[in-house]
Amino acid sequence: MRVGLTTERLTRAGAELADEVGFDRVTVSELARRFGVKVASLYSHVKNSQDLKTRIALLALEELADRGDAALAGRAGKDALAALANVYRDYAREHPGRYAAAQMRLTPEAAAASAGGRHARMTRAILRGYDLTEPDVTHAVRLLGSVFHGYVTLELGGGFSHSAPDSRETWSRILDALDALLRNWPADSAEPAESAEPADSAEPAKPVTPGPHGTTG
Amino acid sequence: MRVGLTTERLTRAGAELADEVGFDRVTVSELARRFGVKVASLYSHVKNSQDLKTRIALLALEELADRGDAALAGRAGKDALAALANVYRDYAREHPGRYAAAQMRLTPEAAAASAGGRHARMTRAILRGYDLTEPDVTHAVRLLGSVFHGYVTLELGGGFSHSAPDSRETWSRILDALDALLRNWPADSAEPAESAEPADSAEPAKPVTPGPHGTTG
DNA sequence: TGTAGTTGCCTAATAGATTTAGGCAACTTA
DNA sequence: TAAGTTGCCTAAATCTATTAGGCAACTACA
Repeated sequence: MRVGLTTERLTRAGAELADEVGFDRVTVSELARRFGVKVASLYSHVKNSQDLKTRIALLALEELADRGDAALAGRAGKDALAALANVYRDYAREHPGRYAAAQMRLTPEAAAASAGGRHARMTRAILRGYDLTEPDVTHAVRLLGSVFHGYVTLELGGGFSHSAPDSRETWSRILDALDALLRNWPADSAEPAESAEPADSAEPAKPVTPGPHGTTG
Repeated sequence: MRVGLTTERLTRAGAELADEVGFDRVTVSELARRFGVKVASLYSHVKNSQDLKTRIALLALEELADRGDAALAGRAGKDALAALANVYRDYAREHPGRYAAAQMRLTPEAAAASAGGRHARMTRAILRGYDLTEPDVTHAVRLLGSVFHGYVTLELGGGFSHSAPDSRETWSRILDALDALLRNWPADSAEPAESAEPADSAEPAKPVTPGPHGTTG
């Protein structure tokens, strides 16, 4: 019997599976079970387990970027900041498995083909509403990425639950704080130093985590 | 031949293995291979694979808390902030596998027995150098945890490498920014709202991620 | 409509990881 | 030195990942 497997359908089902049982428990075997086919059948559609997971990650990054674009449309300043921040938070809460997938390390090629760049561009767009110039814009992009990713991860991990004040209250206050900080970004206080970090040599091409916050554009 | 396995030695070797190949690739089999014994022999010392990983996580959390305590001794204000922040960043760079382990979800019992509480207390100690009162202290604890965890994770994932400005320059500017923000923490702008988040019922006891930033104390 | 070619899911098989049960030899203690 | 305990072993079951090769069900075209 033919159930009509395609790479597309496997990826979507894999994403749903991730949301249900956790991204790390997404397995080719379980997916086959869900489709009522034998495990080997999936290998005509995905190269291997890694390939499947990569596809789920790319799907999640696209979905997230689409939501971000929609949320940013017509907004600026703190409004835009909060809108994008909430996209990440809401997506992670609705789709924890997909969100985890989006944090996966990808090969540089896969990362380049991903929506990672869109995410960096969205954050930069927000910062146009604030009075920053390079390199402070990049510093701020990295700060926002860190806060969004860090907060969402910790909240999802259950670290903020069952204790006052409410997690969503904190989230709102953090957005206030970030807005205030960006409107009043402190000037560089350091005296110029001669930089000398050893440039890492050309090694076997390490995997990277492109997004949503892993690239600064 | 007896090689002298103990739970202690397995945990330490597991931590080293994690730093070498990544926490997710820590396996009972590989550990047995390294000790030159058969796999089944390890099961007298650790309950199972999960147990081994939990022990590695607890070890990492303790080590991290010890470093934090040492770094905070005799420091206050921004000095203390930077010192603790650098503990996390440096530890993650020196021991990526252990740091990943420290983010593992634990059962509520394991989390309670972990050094998670020490981490929360350290961050609160830093905030005594700033003029905050509850609930703003807790909001700030969560913000700091998010930034530390988020930045370190993204940096470790390779997201900030190979692009100007230098990642460590950004780190320094972020610490400046956090210090400025804490010295000038914005007041609550929201009008009082009637809260109504559905209290989650008593379910099978979900795992949590206690630390280093998952608990606000 | 019959037939050729392609595609999709199958069986079969190998290899590694996890985990349990039960055995024997090497340590410890008296 | 005998008795008891402990530590590592063999053996076996189960699960996941992956490859090779087969046959039946689709598609397309005469």
